Amino acid sequence: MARRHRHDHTLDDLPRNARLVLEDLSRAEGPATAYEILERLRPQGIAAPPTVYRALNQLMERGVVHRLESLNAFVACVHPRHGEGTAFAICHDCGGVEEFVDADINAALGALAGRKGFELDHATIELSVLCASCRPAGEARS
Amino acid sequence: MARRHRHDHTLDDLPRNARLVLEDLSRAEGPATAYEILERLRPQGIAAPPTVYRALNQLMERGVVHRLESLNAFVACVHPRHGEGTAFAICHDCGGVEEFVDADINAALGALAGRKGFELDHATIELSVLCASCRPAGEARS
DNA sequence: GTCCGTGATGTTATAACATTACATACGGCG
DNA sequence: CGCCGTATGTAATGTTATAACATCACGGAC
Repeated sequence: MARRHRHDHTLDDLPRNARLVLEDLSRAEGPATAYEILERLRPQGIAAPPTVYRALNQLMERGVVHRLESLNAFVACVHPRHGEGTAFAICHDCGGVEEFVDADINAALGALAGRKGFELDHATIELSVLCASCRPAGEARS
Repeated sequence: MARRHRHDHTLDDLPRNARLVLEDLSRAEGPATAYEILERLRPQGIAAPPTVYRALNQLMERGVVHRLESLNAFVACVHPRHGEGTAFAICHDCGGVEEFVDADINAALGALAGRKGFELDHATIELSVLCASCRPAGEARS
């Protein structure tokens, strides 16, 4: 296990700034905006927005960070690496984010694209929810 | 047909600014940012961002305008009014947007929410695609 | 008519998010 | 060494969105 496999870019052959940002996001346990990351990493020498955005772009290319469009924020990806079809449930009460991959949703999207003649590049799926722990106890099931 | 039905708020009992913005978006035949709308409506007396954002919010509450999170832009809604589950395909070549409602996707989302114990508030579904007319002729079907 | 509540509007300023443009540093390799 | 590609630093700017406050127009209660 000591040697790296050839195209094994899953981990920390990352540039310094990308690594700092990923570590910060991982510690965060939730979404963070670029400017929040910037403030937290000032002690580490990160001083300006482009530094953070560049790091985030590198991380997103590797699929280890995702952008939440509806929040203008970013999260570390928990799953090892699944091609496409990542979706997010965002609790509008506690702000928590749960990442998931749902075969049914992906199948429906694929079928839809085929039907319409679209070549699907990327799907943004973000659910605004009230999560189980934020729901008033004993509330109806929908 | 002269008299309005009681809760028939589908149309132009809208405030002036909201009506102006909706007309502009409808003419536009595509997404527009708030600032684009602002520039186009300056001749009509719209002078500042909050005016546009307020109008957009009123229109979104009525469901006649949608926000595209991945574009930070807005589109007029073509369908009369369907509860939730609206999704968008956005061509990254021509910028065109197609709005649609897909029963399978909505079913999958509902099932997912139930399984996880989430109360689903709103789903953001935006597909980045290459639309049929922008695809190189004779390209493979996926 | 006067008062008051409410929703819409107007305006200034600012917050929050993101990128452009350009300069510098550093490692690999001819 | 000299070149190149990637990463980095930094200032300025561009873009998107809201806060905060003042005013206006209308409708009902009195």
